[in-house]
Amino acid sequence: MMLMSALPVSCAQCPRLKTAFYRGDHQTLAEMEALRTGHRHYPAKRTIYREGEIAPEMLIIFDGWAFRYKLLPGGRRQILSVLLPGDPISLPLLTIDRLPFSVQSLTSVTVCTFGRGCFADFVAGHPLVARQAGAWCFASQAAADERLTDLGRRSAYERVGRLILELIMRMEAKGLATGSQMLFPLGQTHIADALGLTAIHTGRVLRRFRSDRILSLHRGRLEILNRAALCKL
Amino acid sequence: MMLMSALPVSCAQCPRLKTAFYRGDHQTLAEMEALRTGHRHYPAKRTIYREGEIAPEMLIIFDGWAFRYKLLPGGRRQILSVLLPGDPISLPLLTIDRLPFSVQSLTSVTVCTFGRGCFADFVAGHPLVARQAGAWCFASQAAADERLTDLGRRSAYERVGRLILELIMRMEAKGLATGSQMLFPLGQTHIADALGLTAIHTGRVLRRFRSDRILSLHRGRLEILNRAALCKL
DNA sequence: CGGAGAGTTGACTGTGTTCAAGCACCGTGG
DNA sequence: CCACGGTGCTTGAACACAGTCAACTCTCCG
Repeated sequence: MMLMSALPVSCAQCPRLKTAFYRGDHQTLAEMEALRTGHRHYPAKRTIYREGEIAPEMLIIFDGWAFRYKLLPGGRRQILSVLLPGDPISLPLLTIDRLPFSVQSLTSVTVCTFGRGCFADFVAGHPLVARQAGAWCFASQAAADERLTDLGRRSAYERVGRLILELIMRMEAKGLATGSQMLFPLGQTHIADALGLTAIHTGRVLRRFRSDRILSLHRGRLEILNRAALCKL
Repeated sequence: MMLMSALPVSCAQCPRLKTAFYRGDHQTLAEMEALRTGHRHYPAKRTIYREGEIAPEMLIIFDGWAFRYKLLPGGRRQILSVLLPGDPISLPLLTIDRLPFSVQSLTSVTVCTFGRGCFADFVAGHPLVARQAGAWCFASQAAADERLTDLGRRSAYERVGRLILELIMRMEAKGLATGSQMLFPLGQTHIADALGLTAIHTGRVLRRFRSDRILSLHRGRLEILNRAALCKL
């Protein structure tokens, strides 16, 4: 992972931004940079945003892994999505001022912060940016539909395989993973809470993946042994 | 339900549009009407759109109930969301030309059709429309997050209750339901496919709701017996 | 060395599934 | 008016996938 010392980087040259939220020209990115109010650093396992709080800033992940989640009575937790470098945390803040979910860091995380009001003006004033914000929104809705289909109609084995494959592919698309090994900071508890399973059962499923010689996940390291078999799920 | 003979209605006076997609001024609505290429009528239980086909038109539901769904190998089906009058079927068509899901009518349905390209231009040219399209997109993402939480971390009883309550409230917000009784065209099979259950088990859950004197669903008619208890789920 | 957190194991339980048969309702046609 | 067939809902018994609980291990880290 990139070290914090690498910041500040100008948005126009930001290697993250281009992989997710906006892939446009340098001039627009330079204008965007004028809206940036700073950046912040969180250690691993810290709450970045708590559901229902007023959020004065738009956040974009510069480095590290995080996740969106909801807490329910009885200690139940549902992880809604995993956030990777380049992902905006809170586009809905363009139209509302409180988010219906919480956000927590998985690794140590660096976020870039933007003023909420002027960010909204920026998006409204640049049709191309607005279009890409729309595209991002639709893509994440399509991802939510896939996850919904996983929870509703696929087995635990399929769910775990597909979640891991999705994350590998997203990391590769950003140029943050290449070989058959990568850092994978989701623990069994996180995978379970993302897929509607228990941590114990997730452990059994992972063991089966290992004995099937498809993948091995151990202490934050993921190794793909048979990618073709994984893609077939 | 409004009869087909009520069409054509000008968008500026459309009682549906204001309840969901766009709540703006008359002039903008009049411009929108110029983009409308017509309307179409489907009987109940017909496929309106099949996943992966090229979609040359944007559709907005004028009257009737429909749903978005995905089909999986082995005859499995996941219903992604229920579409009510006023809901746009396919906003993602603003940025892509094929949808990753299918759409089917539940009752007889009337849809208004708009040219895809000029609709995109219309949205891009009207910041307020773009903003409301964004708001709609974020709202449906929040709804998807809720449903995900249902499937992942709530019991069958809670899921069924919350789905029914959500639909009642959406209908009321549109002024299409008022009393303690309403038409409810989702069958047990549909509820099951929306919530990741089997139709048989859904039947047992509905029976329990009836014996708990909370609600009764029978032959397309829904009656709410104890709304407070339903809201508590 | 000791403690905390994450992961593992095994036995048991339970929610929800599966399969097959039967029933009720409803539109159709004689 | 009634027989017919289809669809959707109901019932019951057996089963399975995944959950629960409690004890144990491992590794990291102070």
